Amino acid sequence: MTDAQKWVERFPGLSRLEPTIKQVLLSRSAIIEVPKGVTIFGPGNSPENMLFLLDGTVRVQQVSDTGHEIVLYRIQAGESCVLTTACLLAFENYSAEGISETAIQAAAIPREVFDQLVSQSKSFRDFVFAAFSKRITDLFLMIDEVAFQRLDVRLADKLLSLSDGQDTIITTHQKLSVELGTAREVISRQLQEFQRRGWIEQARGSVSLLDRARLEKLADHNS
Amino acid sequence: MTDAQKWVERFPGLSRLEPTIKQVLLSRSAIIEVPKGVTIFGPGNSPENMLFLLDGTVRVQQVSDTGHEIVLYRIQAGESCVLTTACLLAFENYSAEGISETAIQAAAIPREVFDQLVSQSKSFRDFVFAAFSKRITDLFLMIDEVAFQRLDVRLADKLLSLSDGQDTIITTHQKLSVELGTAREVISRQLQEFQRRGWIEQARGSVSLLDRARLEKLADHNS
DNA sequence: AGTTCTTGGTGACATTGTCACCAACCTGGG
DNA sequence: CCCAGGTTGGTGACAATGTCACCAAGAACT
Repeated sequence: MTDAQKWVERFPGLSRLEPTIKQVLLSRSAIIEVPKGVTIFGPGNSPENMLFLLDGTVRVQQVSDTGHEIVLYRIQAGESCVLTTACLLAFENYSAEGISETAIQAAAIPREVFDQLVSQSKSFRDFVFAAFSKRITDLFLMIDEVAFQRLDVRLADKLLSLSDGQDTIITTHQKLSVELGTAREVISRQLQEFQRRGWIEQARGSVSLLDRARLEKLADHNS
Repeated sequence: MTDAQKWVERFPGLSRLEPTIKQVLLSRSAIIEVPKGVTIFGPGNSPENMLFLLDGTVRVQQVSDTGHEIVLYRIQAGESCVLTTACLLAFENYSAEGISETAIQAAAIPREVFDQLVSQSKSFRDFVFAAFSKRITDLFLMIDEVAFQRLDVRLADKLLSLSDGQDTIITTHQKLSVELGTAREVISRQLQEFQRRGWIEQARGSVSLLDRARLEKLADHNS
């Protein structure tokens, strides 16, 4: 068995499953690979399978009927798409879409296998309900931030989380505005202010963090 | 068997369950009544049971650490609290709370019975996952509205949905501001503008809708 | 009548969103 | 090489919304 085929062990919530359940997951799943930038699910494109993300990142975002876009959340390696997939199956006419932000590797399991596992395994049920619960509470937090948090605080926070250890973020003002659900001009002004304070440095298509401590202080202070 | 004890038939998603499953729901549930204005679940108060709301309304809202409040959604008769309850059990430190907006009547089932039903009945699974999915897609819509919709549109929409057929809404500017996650002053100004246009009439503690058609046009136009 | 709380009004100002427009840069084709 | 068109970012004016401080009228209670 290859490394990818032992994928169940890589999921914190799945590694404690009963051995027979793990065996079902492994034997009835297919490892798939998707290149960067592909719309994995979206309007008019609901997948047949539920995905468990082994490597890479999926960005879930939404386009408003006013033309505005906003990033809702990301699915990282070790997480599953069950909730988003389930939502798609339940409501075809929703407006969210999932895009591979990097090349990704995932384990795909058919819906009926998913249903069978939910029925047979208490551990698997707990895993699924925990995923749903985490998603809903995260959405509560996001509503709170969008409604009440100042934009400079949200931008500092987003820069830090996008940097992921690196000091330079490859992105554009436009993409940052979609992250926060605001307008490009607003991002440009805020970044100018951060640059004026010496916290960041800008180049075309990238932002470099010069003073993480100050950014963290701003991001944490009122959060 | 009293009327309240046949409650399963009143749930669109439950009435199609297998008879044996219905029997478990009926026999293992307790009918409870809660007066208006009680915090049913909230920080430091996660209930032991999952509730199926037979009569009344539960308002779910959130208090930000900045002191701001916003109404997230309502649970109406015929809906269940499973998702919110599940969230509470999973994450004790969340900030949302559920308050009885009217006197309510509900069927309470213990967690282990819920788990047993999810395991045994495909129909019940479908009901539960549909409830989760509906909630998540509704939250997506709410994020879109909070982030991108103009306040006059949101207020017109909220007035219409709160009116519920009546022409006079008993509420205060303060309560309306919590509904939309904004400030009281903003509500006061918008209501003044609506009044100036002759769409509504205000009194202390109430708002009367004079021109539903215009309000609907504003609410629908960009939604 | 007097006190206190609730409800709503107001003006000044800060923050954020929108619009129109421009300049610099990049890319691909002739 | 030069040019055309797309991308990226900057700017100013203005509109919409949020914040703050304060006030006034009504309601509730003694």
